[in-house]
Amino acid sequence: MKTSKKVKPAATPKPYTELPLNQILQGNCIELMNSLPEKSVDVIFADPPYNMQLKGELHRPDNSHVSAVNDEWDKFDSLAVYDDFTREWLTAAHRILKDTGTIWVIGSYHNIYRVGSILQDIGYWVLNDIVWRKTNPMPNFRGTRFTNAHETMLWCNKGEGYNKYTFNYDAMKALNEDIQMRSDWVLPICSGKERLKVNGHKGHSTQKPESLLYRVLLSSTNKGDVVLDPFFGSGTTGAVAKKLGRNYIGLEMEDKYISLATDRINMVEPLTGDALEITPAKRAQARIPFGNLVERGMIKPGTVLVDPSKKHSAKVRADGTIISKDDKGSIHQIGARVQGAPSCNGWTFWHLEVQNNLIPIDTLRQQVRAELH
Amino acid sequence: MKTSKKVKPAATPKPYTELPLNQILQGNCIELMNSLPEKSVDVIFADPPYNMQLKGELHRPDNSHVSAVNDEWDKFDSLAVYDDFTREWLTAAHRILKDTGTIWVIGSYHNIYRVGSILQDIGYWVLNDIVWRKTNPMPNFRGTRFTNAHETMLWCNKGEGYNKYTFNYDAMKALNEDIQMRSDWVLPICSGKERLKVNGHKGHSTQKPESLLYRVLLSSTNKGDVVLDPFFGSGTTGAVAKKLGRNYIGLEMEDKYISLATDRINMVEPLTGDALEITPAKRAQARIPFGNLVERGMIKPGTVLVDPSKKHSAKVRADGTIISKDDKGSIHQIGARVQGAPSCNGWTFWHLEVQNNLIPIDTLRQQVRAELH
DNA sequence: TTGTGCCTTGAATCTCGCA
DNA sequence: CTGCGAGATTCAAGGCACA
Repeated sequence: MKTSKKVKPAATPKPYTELPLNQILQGNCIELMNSLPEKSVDVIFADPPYNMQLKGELHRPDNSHVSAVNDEWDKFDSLAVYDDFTREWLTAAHRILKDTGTIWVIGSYHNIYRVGSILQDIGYWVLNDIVWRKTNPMPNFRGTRFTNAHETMLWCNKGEGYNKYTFNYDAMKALNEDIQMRSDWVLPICSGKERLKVNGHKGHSTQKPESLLYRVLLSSTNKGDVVLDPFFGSGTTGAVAKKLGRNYIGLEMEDKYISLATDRINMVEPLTGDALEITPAKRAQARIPFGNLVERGMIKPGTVLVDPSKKHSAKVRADGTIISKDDKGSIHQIGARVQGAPSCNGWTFWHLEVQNNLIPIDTLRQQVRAELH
Repeated sequence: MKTSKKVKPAATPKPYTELPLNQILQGNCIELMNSLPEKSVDVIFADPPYNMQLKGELHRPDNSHVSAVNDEWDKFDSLAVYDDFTREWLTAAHRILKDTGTIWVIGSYHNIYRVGSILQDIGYWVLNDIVWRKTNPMPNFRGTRFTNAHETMLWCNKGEGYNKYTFNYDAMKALNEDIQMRSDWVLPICSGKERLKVNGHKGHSTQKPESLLYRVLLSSTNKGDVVLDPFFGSGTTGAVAKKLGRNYIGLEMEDKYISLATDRINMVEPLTGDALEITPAKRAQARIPFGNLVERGMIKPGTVLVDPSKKHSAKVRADGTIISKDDKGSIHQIGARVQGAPSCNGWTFWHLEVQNNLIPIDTLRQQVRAELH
């Protein structure tokens, strides 16, 4: 398989006089972009290597092995090498973008600050940074940091003043129950049947979910537009473009990914007419941790909580746990223990005493929920 | 009011031989940080200016004043000046941080990519990027972009390998109802009574909510730690530090903000006693060798230990090692080997069978710990 | 057919103290 | 500074077997 990486055109690719639509071009994305006509592409979506620098092996608490992204294409000798690579492909991208065009680049904290800085250096103008909040990220198995639960996309036009870009404001609003679409998008990672497999293993180590590309393309392209993806990989961009009646151009070096993406896109049935209508995301009841009320100052650490009969009391601590006679834990745990019960809903069990009235702490939770909509 | 901006010490501040705790120092934050002792500060929280047009408040690296507001910089000059300024203050910050220290920097897409890139260039190691997801952001009135509904914080230690930083994992988990705290934080913006007013107008244009600093300080500092804020502004960092029993040092140029913050912090009532306690890390608890239980007679040599599935068993020996099918070693080593796992926590893996109930040997350890207390 | 419980898996910069 | 060994550490979904 190693050899496939070396499959490249022997020479610089011949310049294209017209756009090779709905194809995957094999080769180095910088050379390929340089061979395309200038100002010819409506939108670029790019998922470049993140340059993650993983050290050893990682195991889950149950001792199962975490399969890492250790592909050769993600390895760079230094930040400087990564920066040079980034500057080169973003410069090539700028040339082929129409003046009305925009570019999306996705990354994580490992690379997105390099990318964002270089985008601005080149002259791109950031329209938004979009946070993809994953509903089901991988946890932090060692308890050393916050769970890395999001990735970031930068959405830019060609420069300050290039203001005729496409933004389908109303479609986005409709997609979001008639409220302006925000810069944070809550979407699951790509798993289940959508995740492409080869011989029972991941077909690509970093396949993106179609829902993400769906929103990207629906927001920033029109039907018939040309979308170019310089790091085509498993071809999510192409699959969603075809589904939405957009034209795609995929650039990819490796045989195995080209064949994976080709098969995948061939299976895609384009949506037509009404089928293009959108199912709004269901809004689940937000989970409000008790600690959130403490952070927000709605309940001060040191406050005493009581049960309705005032037989039991507990004191709130700074981290949102409570303490009753040296027994510490969550509102639910302590509520259960003081009663000798197997479980307890702390939200309805514990009360605040305000001017001789007992108010269940659940009232405060409802206030917070109300703020959220 | 314009004049207040020019209030600066005439000369470079005199070096401090010890930390000026719980004070606001007036002047240029770079000069002030350079006057503080090296490796003396536990955590830095910084909310630097976002504005790339600088408004004459910033200085070139040689400290020459960047002249008037009406200079027509093109954006490249502006970015370069901003970068130089950022590099300078982040370098000064690196010097005064303890080797166990960490830094937080908050920003928006206008500046955070410059900041992140320079942090990495200096050698800081990103631990997380945290997204503050605002529950009540300002809408995008013109409908030309997505609602800009978040800001980003970078949390870094001094470099790869500086791994003894403070992260109160268990307290964060408790604050989030026993689920790992994620990298996206949902918190409201600062408004209502919390928002400081001067003559009916905002006292500071970018006052951060106390809830944000609460989570920052609770996660990455311990009681009594020193927190420095080089862009003190309205003093949110100081207010929350005082409330949580941490020491603060505020750096600020402008008279009006110093007086605003001083009054504010004077009103803060520190939390005391139990209220300040947080869930401790398991690693911080006393180490009890398994052999200790044998010595104390809590487990007799010859006792048989089993795993929860009763697939594996082992016999306790007089020296606190155990033996399973002629394989001898610690509870952890044998636990790992019988499972063919890379590692094992013997305390939770091995159980005693008492009257048909399986009791993890960890409960015995807890008894010993309780006695020590 | 539907519900339950078990198993698998995901762009991850993932330990620490002591000899 | 390195090596060794104790011992701490996971959330949401989807698939599948089985009742």
